[in-house]
Amino acid sequence: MNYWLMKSEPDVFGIDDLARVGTEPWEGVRNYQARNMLRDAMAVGDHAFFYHSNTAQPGIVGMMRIARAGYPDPVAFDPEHRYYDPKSDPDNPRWYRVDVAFERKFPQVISLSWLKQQPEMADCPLVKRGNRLSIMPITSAQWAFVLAQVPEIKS
DNA sequence: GCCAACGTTGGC
DNA sequence: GCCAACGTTGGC
Repeated sequence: MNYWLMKSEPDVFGIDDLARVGTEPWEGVRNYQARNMLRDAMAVGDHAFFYHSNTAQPGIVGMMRIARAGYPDPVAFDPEHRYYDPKSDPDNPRWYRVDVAFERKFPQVISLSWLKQQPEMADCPLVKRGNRLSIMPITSAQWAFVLAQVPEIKS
């Protein structure tokens, strides 16, 4: 069982959108490091934090589950699509996505500014300067530490 | 293979 | 809106 953190801009697709639809393809990732995790490492049943980026209060807003392991991202093949990439084709797909399923929205945002102050999170790429990775692994210790901040799940 | 230019990410 | 940091592109 692995743990992940996945970023999305709430203006584009936020935790409330995921709560509404239930399950959603996590598409449009166009970074090789993140692609490798989508394609090779993420497994059905893994858990992931949903992170809101590029917003007034960036931070972790909930959690989800990987509902389908990595498969080629079809929007890369669609010339009309925003995430079209002519260098990706069905015979040799360059980009991958997974499907994620909503699990819960946290009662409050676990903010980036707070996370940055926690020694337990010091090794997480999220809090490192200049980090732009949109998908990253979370250790089981970090996962438990963050979840311990959510009152409803304590006990 | 180097590296400058460029585009993007994402916090602030 | 600004801009630092970073990844990618393409000329050489």
